Amino acid sequence: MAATRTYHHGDLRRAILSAALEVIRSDGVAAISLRDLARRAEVSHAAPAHHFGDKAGLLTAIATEGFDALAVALTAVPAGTAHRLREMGARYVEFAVGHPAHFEVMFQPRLLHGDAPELIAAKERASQALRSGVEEFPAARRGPDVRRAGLAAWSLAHGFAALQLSGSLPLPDDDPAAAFRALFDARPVPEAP
Amino acid sequence: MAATRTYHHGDLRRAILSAALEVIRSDGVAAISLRDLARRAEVSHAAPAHHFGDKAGLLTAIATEGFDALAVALTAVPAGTAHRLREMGARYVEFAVGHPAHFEVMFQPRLLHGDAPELIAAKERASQALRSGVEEFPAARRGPDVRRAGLAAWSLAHGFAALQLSGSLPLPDDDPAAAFRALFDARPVPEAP
DNA sequence: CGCGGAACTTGACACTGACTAGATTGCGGC
DNA sequence: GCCGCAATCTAGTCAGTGTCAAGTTCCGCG
Repeated sequence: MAATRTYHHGDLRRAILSAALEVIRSDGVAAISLRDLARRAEVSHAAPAHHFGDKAGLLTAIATEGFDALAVALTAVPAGTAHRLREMGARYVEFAVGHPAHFEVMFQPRLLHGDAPELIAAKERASQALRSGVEEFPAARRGPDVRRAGLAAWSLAHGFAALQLSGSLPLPDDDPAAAFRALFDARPVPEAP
Repeated sequence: MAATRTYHHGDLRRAILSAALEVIRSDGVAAISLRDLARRAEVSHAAPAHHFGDKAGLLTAIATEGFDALAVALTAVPAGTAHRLREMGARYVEFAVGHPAHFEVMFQPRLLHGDAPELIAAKERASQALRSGVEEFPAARRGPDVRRAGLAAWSLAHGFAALQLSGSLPLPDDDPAAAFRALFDARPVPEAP
């Protein structure tokens, strides 16, 4: 279907998004060009702008998709799971490695329309899912220490994912989630006497 | 001095680098334009290319500077310091927050000339400095656990710095190094019964 | 049927990175 | 002193890009 060339594309928005994700995955967000994406979808050079407003709008849509998928992945860790924080970190890393293009765009806010309502909402959903990893603890045990531990887990997961994706680590891991769990369990090294 | 307009700029290379760092700090690396930098330095539009080859060359020079400065900062933590890994992480975070433009470029290798010898050398110096935080332990105590702890410390520092710089944290910290030390000391949260 | 608006095209403009050829300068060697 | 020469910078050009305005085609709904 849709093999016949019609004036209307059918699902140009999705086609542009998919092409964009592919380009970002292989060459980075800096290699994105609206005109190139238009060529890949075999439409005119200005067609993409019709769906996303401008380049930042396209990236905003990608980031929104990303935050939503991340929120889903994090929420999938049931409350009461043993090592819940660790497990959420593992999902975080898994998401980053599985959706590198989304991840790359999500944390470069200067490329986005920061005031877009869908983006803000999706970000809030992901943020809420993250917080739930900490806030399930009984109120009596919450406090600066617990919040710090949550931030530490987030930083650990985010840093590990970012280093992995930027190719800074010697050898890329084939099971990043498992590697993260090991990392999470590693206690600070005892000092030499 | 050098107020008189001469054909030769004097130190155009440094002037371009400084202007570039300023632009990146305020608007991100995507906002960099060689022609804009040339205008800021009041030279012709093709002058920057003479010093750096191309845009990637300019960013490579910045990344090289960054890795060198990071290596210096890390090496400044003397061997035998108590909580050495933690302290190196604190310096890492301090560097990132103090040199956000360098940091932003250093970990986007697709923007750089990855095969530039100066870059590789600087990266190696920084990497060596990082490793020294782990390798000072007696051989008997080294092993997968110690290496993992080193990677965990690096990930923690990198992640915290990246989240901080991307504005993902609720409120920016005025003493990120101290915040990192607290993070480092936070043990994984004990699971609810 | 026809008509209003959404989806797309066409054309234009200013801007960018990169390349080339040429002008100017300062510096080392004599 | 000055002369050649390489380094530095200028000027012009080209293809490619984002964005805007105006036109064209087509779908769905009354």
